[in-house]
Amino acid sequence: MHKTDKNQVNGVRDYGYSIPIDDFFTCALSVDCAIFGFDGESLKVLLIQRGAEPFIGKWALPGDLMYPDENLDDASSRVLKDLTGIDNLFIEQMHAFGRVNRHPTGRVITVSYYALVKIQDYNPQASSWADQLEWHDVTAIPELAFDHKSILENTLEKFRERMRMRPIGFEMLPAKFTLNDIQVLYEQVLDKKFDKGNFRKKILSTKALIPLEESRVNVSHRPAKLYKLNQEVTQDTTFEI
Amino acid sequence: MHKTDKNQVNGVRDYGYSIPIDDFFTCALSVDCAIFGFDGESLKVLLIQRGAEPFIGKWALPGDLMYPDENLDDASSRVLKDLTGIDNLFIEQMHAFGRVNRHPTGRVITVSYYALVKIQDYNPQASSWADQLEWHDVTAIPELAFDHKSILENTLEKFRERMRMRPIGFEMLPAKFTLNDIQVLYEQVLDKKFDKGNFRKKILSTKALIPLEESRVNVSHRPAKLYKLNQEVTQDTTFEI
DNA sequence: TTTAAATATAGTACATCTTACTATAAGTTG
DNA sequence: CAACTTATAGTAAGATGTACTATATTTAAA
Repeated sequence: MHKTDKNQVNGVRDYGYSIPIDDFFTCALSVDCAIFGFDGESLKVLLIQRGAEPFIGKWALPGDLMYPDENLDDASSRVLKDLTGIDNLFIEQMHAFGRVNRHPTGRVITVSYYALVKIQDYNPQASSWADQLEWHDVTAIPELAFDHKSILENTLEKFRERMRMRPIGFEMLPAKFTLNDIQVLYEQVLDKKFDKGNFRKKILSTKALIPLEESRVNVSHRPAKLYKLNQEVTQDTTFEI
Repeated sequence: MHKTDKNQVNGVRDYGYSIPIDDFFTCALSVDCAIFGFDGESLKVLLIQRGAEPFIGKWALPGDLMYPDENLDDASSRVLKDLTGIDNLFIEQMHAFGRVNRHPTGRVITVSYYALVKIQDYNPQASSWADQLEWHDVTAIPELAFDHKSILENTLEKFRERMRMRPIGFEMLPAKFTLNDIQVLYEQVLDKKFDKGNFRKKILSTKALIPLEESRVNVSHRPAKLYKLNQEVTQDTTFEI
């Protein structure tokens, strides 16, 4: 801790710092994204394999330094666009991580985001990262570079809470889906079994879904009705599973 | 946006930026704290009046620049300690704000926190800010410096959500309180009336409270029983109002 | 063509929780 | 001690959640 006159410590007061003001403007900001997707089986997160030091060869959350003239939120959108080829992904900021030595090459504070993608829309060829990208099951995450393991754990925990409280899960499903698709998604994300009839009643009671006149095809049993998301549903619509 | 070779854009890949790496290490970080307290009447937030440019004379959230060798979370603890004289306040990080021009004197990314204090424990003399500090009713916030108005609104909204879902409200009450004290607190924070009997049943069913053998004194009617917080209750205990 | 198998969908009875309210208890003040 | 005020207990009706049964609709096999 700095030895400073108490009356001069606080920057918003008078900027009378006892160390030069320029010394404060020496940080870099980065964004790191936990990109979640659902393949019908389990919750996946998109990881990159680092091609340079530090932590060369290690898996990591995709991210980048924020440009000096770039808004923080724009940096996360840019990373996602570069990575997936998709604009306007669903994205939310999660947490800022700023331990002094979290980055070996300098003082880098990182802000984590999570994004939800429809895996089948995701186009790895669109990005120059294609050969270094891989979907990993969230229940089997390898060692990660930097403090990305704890960032991912933190993000995953908060994301699960969000899934219970907001109608966001549909962002990971195709435009048309069955009630069972949703149930499997929720069971996988929340690691919890639901009664089929009751889950169906609950999800329909939210009015978040609109039934279509179509059914699933090419299944060797009674096909399920397809639904789409009610476009009036926003992230702020009350919802609870 | 920067014109760079796409293959070289992404920092976590190879740090092959087309602009010098040093240009990235030019940001400062600040923390801004929304300090909430409850005086028995309404929810209050502690604001400072700025004594220097920019925004001299304007009200603002208390905050400070993070030191180059200081953990982000330690910066917020320091600000709170300097301001209130209290260590170990209840505190949670909320959101990072990083629009390019949010600070007139440089690139400053700020991370907001909210803290909860027991107003009667708060000792303004302990801080060198005493004469510039004031509790403001959250329903009557003046114009604020920088983007602090939107930071405060964002924080307040999330804080209300937290209040409903976690047993944190007690942090703003004295060690001994009545069921009615809690009810008034919740009614003020959530801007919502509760039925007395039902609220009492609900709050007692959470097992968060331990009844004491004491009652409130110096009231001109039947005195209410005092309760204290069950020390086994943590921020992660399930809870819902 | 019928039957079996698989899954979708509908319905139902019971338990639990919520809501709105009434009744009674325990203090103070005049 | 009577009137007043607030605390606390209780309760009945409604709403919601839970566990389960019954029926429908499709494909595939007999």
